[in-house]
Amino acid sequence: MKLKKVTPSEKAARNRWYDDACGTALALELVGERWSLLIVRELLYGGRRFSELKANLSGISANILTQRLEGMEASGILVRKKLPPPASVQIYELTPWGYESETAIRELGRWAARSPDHDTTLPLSAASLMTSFRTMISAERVGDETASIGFVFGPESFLAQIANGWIEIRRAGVEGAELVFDSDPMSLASVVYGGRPIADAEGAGVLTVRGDRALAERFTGWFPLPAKVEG
Amino acid sequence: MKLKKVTPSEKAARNRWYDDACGTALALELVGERWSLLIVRELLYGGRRFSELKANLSGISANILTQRLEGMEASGILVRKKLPPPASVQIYELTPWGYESETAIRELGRWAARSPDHDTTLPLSAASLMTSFRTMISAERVGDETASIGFVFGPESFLAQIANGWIEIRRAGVEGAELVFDSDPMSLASVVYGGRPIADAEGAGVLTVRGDRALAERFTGWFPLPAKVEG
DNA sequence: CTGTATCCGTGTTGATACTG
DNA sequence: CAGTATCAACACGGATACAG
Repeated sequence: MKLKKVTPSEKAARNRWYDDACGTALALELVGERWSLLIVRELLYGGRRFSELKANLSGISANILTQRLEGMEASGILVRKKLPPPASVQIYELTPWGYESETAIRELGRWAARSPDHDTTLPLSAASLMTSFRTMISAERVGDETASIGFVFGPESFLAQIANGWIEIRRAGVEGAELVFDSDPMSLASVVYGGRPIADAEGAGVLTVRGDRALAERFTGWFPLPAKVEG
Repeated sequence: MKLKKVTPSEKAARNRWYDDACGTALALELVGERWSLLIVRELLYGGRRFSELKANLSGISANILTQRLEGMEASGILVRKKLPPPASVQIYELTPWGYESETAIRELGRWAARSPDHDTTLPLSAASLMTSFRTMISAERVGDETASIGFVFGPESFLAQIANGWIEIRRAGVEGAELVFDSDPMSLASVVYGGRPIADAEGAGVLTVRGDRALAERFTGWFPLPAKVEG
C-alpha cells in the first residue's frame, strides 16, 4: 500500500515551532517565513491577484507564493475570494485581523530605515511606497493642512487623504484629487526620500504632476527619513 | 590554485536579498532569519552570555546561535563585550539602535496575541514575560497608581516601575520594592494571563508574594489580553 | 490566461559530537 | 563555557508540466 502523501498544508501544519507562549514568537511562526510579511504588505491596500503579487515581489517563485498564501490562509491572515462575474477572478485579501498587522509592519520598517544598510535607491513596489508614507509622515511638518492627493503608477492608482497630520490611503481612482502624481514608485521615492527636485524628475520624463503644484512641493517635505546610525 | 574560502560573514553578506528599498524588507533581511528576533528579545533587558541565550531559547542549536550572533553583530544590532576582570566573561549586548527594535517586537507580539493559535500555556522566558507586560499593560486599568515591583525567577531578577499608566523594567535586585513576586515565568503568566488565583499558585508552591499583597492582586488585573479573532 | 503541482540543484538549518 | 565540525534533512527558487 502506498504511503499517504503529505500535502503542502499538512507540511505547513507541522512546521517547526518555537514552542513559546510569547506573542512575538507566535508572530514569527505566522509570518516569519521568507516572503510572508512582504505578501501581507502587498495586500494592505486591498485584495490582489496571484499574478499581481508575483509581479510586485521580485524574485519570488510561483510555488513559494502558493505555499505562503496557503499557510497564511490556514492561519486566518488572509482569505481567497472569487470576484463575482463577469470578473470571476480570484483574489487574495487580508482578513480584518490580517489588516491589523500593518502597525507591526510599519514599526519594523521604521526601525530598519535607520540601518546603515538601508538603500533608498533600490526598486520599490507601489504598496511599499504607500506604506512608507504612512510610516514616515511627520505630523509636525504637515501641520493643520488637509489635502486629497492621487498617485498613478501605471495600472495602479491610490488616493490619499491628508488630515490631522496623518495620511489615509486606499486604492481608488484619482478623480477629484487636488494633486496627482503620475510616475513609478521608484521615481516618486527619489523625489520624496532622495531629495531629487520635482522639476528634474519631470524633465527626465519619469514623473508628471497635475493640479496644485505648490502642494506637490510641500508634500515632498512631509516625510523625513530618520537619521541613520553610524555605520 | 585553490578557490578562496568563504568566511561566514562573507556568506552572510551575500545572503539572499529581497532587493527592495522598503524598510520592512530590510528589517526582514536584518532580523528575519529564524531565531534572530527572539535573540534580540532575550537581550532587551541587558547583555547576556552565550549559555544564557541558549538556555532561554529552547530548541536553538549552538551553531545557529553563533551564526545569528555573528550576523547581527555585522549588522550593528548587537556587540560582543568582554566584561572586565574578575568576571572576564563575554556577553552580547544590543547597541542603542538594537534596543530601538523593541517597539517593533512588541507590535508583532500584540498582533499575534489575537491569533486563534495563541497558546498562553506554553513555556515562556523571563524576558518574554517582561516584554509582554510592557506590551499589554492597560493605562486605563493602572490609572494613576505608582509602584515599584520586583520579580525573581531563580537567578534572574527584574525591577519594574509603574507610573503614568506605563511600566519600565530593568534587570536589577528587588531590594526596596513594595511587592516582590518570586516564581517562574510560566507560573506568573498563568496568574496574570490565565486567571489563576494568586492563592492557588502559592498553594501549589510555584509563586511566592512578599510585600503589598493587595497591590499584587491589583497588578494581576492590569494586563488584559486582546480578544482573539474567531478561529 | 491564471494559477497549481512536481522535479531538481543548491543552500540553509539543525542535531550531535567534539575541541580549546 | 563558548563555540566548531560534520552530516542529514529540509527549504528555496527555477524550470517545466499540468489544470480550470
